[in-house]
Amino acid sequence: MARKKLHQPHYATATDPRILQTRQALRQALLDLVDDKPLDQISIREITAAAGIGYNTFFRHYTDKEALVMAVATDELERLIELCITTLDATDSARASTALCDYVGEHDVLWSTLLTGGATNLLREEFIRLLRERAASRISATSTSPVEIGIRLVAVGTLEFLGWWLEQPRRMPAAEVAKIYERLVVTPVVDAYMK
Amino acid sequence: MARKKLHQPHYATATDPRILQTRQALRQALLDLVDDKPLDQISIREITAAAGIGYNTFFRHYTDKEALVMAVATDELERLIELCITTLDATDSARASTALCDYVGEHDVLWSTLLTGGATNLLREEFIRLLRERAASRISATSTSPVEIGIRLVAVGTLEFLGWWLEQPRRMPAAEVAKIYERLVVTPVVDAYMK
DNA sequence: CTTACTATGGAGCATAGTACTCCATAAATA
DNA sequence: TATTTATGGAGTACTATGCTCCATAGTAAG
Repeated sequence: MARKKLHQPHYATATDPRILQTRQALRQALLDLVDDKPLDQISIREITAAAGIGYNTFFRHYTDKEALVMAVATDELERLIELCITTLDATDSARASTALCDYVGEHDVLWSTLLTGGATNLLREEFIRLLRERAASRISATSTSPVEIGIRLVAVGTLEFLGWWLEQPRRMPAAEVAKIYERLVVTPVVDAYMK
Repeated sequence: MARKKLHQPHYATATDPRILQTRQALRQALLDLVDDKPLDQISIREITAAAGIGYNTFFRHYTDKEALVMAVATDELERLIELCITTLDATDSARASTALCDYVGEHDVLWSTLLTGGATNLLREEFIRLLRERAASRISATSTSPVEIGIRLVAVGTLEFLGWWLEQPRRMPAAEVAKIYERLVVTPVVDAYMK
């Protein structure tokens, strides 16, 4: 059984350059390591070693490995969510979804590791949370289907779709794959809630 | 880093009653324990203790905890897949999807633990694998969208949908929730591949 | 510049989980 | 009955986590 989490990270909000540098080093070290092996095979000691930072110091910033992953993922997800929202309520949905695929395709190394690095479930939860925050008010509550399930299906559908696309040996062009995304993931939910 | 897996489980196929009994005890113990806490907080020692079985014996049957979870999940998923397939190619899709929700609703304790017990990702992979095996041949390869993404979206959509439904405090009736399932998960893929 | 503050580094320790071995014993099959 | 074999139990090695103590070095305020 995993040991209990008893402590809280210090320095919740800080401007000390040492703090900022330490956190940046930890985040970068995680991104570097996750290129080589799945997340569950990366120990905190490894991360701190790669970052050139003391083992204890890790816990002064993050409660555990998951917290660090979430911090990294949240930053990256923010941009994805923006594009996702745009796609959901754009008049020109085709163009918006192409823009989304373009963005992910241009940051493919990062997103491949995020989507296939074993952090899938953390990413899923965070994606749902962020999408709920930003999209809930835009979705018609008068629909027969509850809002929550629409949000969730868009979130997991988007992640599954992007993960599938990025792991293709020969990737379809963004404009082409965006059509599939739109048809299978976006349109069903848009039709159900926004009409 | 988690230690390497160097060994293979013995007794791959066996009819010895001792083997069958040991495996059944391990599976039941896992199902019992997963009622109380998430999977990642359950150790192998705990499982073997609950099953009344020696710690070593575990490794004679399964390589690790994941292998046991997969063995249990596969058994349960078999039934779900059958209903899922039926829904996908039934003429009366509404009735078939209601039957699927009925089944899950009647085994809600089991499925709630499977869908929210932290085994989500393992379940997802196994669901996709089984659905691919059984559904691939039925899906039209002439479609513009690759078959694989359709299978994946149905799989993760179904799991997400069922997980959402089962964790509602006051659950909608199966017949009612099946309509939402059909509209948001099944129909989009069926329309894209089977028409 | 000096002083207080505080983030970091490093060593070390307790707990816990995994992977594995050896051997005696009990159960199954022939 | 004799042989095969699955199991139980004790024990070892290794690894990861959570945490403490204390000296040091970087930061910011006077």
